[in-house]
Amino acid sequence: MDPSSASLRPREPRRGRRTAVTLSDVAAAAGVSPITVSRALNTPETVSEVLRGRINATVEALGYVPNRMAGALASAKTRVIPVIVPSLSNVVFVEVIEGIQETIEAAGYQMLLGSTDYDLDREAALASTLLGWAPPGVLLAGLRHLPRTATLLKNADVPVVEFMEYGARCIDMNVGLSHVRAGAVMAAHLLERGYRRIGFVGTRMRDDYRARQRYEGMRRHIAEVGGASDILFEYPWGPGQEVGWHALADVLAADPQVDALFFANDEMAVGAVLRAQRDGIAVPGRVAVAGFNGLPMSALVTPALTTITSPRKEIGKQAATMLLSRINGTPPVQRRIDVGFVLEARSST
Amino acid sequence: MDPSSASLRPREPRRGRRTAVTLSDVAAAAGVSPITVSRALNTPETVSEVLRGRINATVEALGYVPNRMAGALASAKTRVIPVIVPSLSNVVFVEVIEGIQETIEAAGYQMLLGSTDYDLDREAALASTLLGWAPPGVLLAGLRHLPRTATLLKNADVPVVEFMEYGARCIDMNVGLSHVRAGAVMAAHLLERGYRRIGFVGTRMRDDYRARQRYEGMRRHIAEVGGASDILFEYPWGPGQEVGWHALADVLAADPQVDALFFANDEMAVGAVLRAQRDGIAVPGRVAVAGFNGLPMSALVTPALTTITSPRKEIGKQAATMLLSRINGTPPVQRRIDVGFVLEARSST
DNA sequence: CTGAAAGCGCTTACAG
DNA sequence: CTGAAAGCGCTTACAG
Repeated sequence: MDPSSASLRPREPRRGRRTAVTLSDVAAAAGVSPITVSRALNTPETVSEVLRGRINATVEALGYVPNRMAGALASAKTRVIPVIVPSLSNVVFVEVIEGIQETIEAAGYQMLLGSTDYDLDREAALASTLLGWAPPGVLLAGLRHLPRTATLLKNADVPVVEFMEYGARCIDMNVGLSHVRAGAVMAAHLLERGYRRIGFVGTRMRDDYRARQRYEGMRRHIAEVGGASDILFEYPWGPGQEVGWHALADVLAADPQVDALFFANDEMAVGAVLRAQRDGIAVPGRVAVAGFNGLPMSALVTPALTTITSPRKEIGKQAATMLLSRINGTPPVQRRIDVGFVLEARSST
Repeated sequence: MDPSSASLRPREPRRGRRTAVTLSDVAAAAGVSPITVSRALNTPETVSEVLRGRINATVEALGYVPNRMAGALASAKTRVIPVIVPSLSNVVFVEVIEGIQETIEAAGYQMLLGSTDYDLDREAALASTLLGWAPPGVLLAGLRHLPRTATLLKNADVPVVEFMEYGARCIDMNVGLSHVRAGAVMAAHLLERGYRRIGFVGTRMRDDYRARQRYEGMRRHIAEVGGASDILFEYPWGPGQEVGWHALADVLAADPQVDALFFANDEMAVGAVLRAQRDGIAVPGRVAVAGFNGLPMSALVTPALTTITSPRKEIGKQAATMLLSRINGTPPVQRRIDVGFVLEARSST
């Protein structure tokens, strides 16, 4: 017996491997080389019309679906962009995401969505995993991250846009609005209308630092102007409307001096208005109510809700546009964009 | 001159390639073979404690991030599961997605989210692209797809769960509820309370066939029972509350006989209730209002809204669980699950 | 316009 | 417990 025969025995195909149609299968069936098939698919104009037709027909006939991983590995290019947000159950992030999705899909990219549930450790883990897909860029919410997340992203050497709030220090690029200023503007509005004991109602204030920034902005403004006081109410997390619904009654019982409430978002503020309606509490007579975000619903309750509108979809579009221009080698016009906000003074204050 | 010298010249590195830290770099730095590094990372128990420690330290020191594409290509395994939904701006899908995310992340998988905007052509394109990432399974909303989408998914030879509605024919596995029955149940409720001219208000009824199924269920039930009539109102798409807000007044003007309205979802129904409040239209005295989904908000308006609660997060969890069990080789207990629904009869009807 | 060779960064058997 | 060889399915230069 030839002792080398064992090593000449053909190997078993790797276990569990799916026998999908491959580029070479198409090439063989069409009577061309694999590379020509690759070109017919990726840069059709570089292949003669005859071959192109034959190849496309074969692709159809065999139901060939290119393996993106092989392609991405060989070309060192992916068209999948990770987007990291704290939460999907908050409409605000969903609208930003829609802006991102529209923009990057139009440019032929896809979105890989990750949600951190407001946990910075999860954010770090997500960033690490997602970078393993060698993305052309990264979009993530917020300017506050763990040091190792920032290091990871800087080392990755890809464009990064941090969106949602606008601030002085960012990893690479930034688009959003100043939540501190938003809080101050709302405080100014409430003071101007004569309210003197102003409460801020939020949930998860430890993690939701943007809400905390709005509170800070409000607090500082009130302190600077003088003649009025503020108070912070933190509520356990729950569906916005339910939180607002319960908070209204509890707050008025706990601190009867309160004459205005600035809620962390419109959902909560709407819940408060609905509760006031049911219990016959006069808004703004007994207590003024204000929200944040400018959701359509805020205009429909009675009384219509005073709120601050943030251009959420616009934030998403701008973030994606900045990222894409950097991916394509043309630096964006600005590295940091303040999209601003609008105070909608309505009848609830 | 040696004419062969040209071909001996070392090649340039491929253009654009990022010089990231690679598995071999770690191996060289740690003084072991690449495969040992791979094992230390993926199956730590198969590597001696000494080497494991040295390798982990080197990984840290070099900031190594494994290239998932190379890994996936070599092992023919990905841990990214595509999830295809019609829309992200509908809370309902977001809650299903949250259920999916929680479940698959706990099992070490990630979600690749695609939104079709209720367009079946986009769905087909998405399915094709996402299958190119050789996923271990696919989750998609709905039972209605283009023939080529179904073919694609069947040929891919991976487990597939269609979620949202429950029905007789599915590609592979199915979890959801019967929207036809939900419509019939609501019709029965409205008839029982004495309403005789029942309107259904929806948007995008051509694409949102689940809403259409609810209308069909309602219509047929009314026809079967007799003594009452139905009418369908279709409204241009927009934010739910705004649509309901406008619809209420328009419908009552267009068809004054209408004494009950079943809206395609709670947002619209809430909008209608808010409009009724503002304009002093008695609900349910002048017109009864019902919604669908059982959002928290439905219980907070005055009058509280009659609606049908669907277990959305549960649908996501079940869908993910079924998929995972098939991925792991253990067929799920059931291939089709009807999660049911609950009628919440409240004071708006 | 078309193709043969090399390589992307990993993992899988197989062998010690 | 550790390693040398082969291969996953593509694309990139280079050469005709």
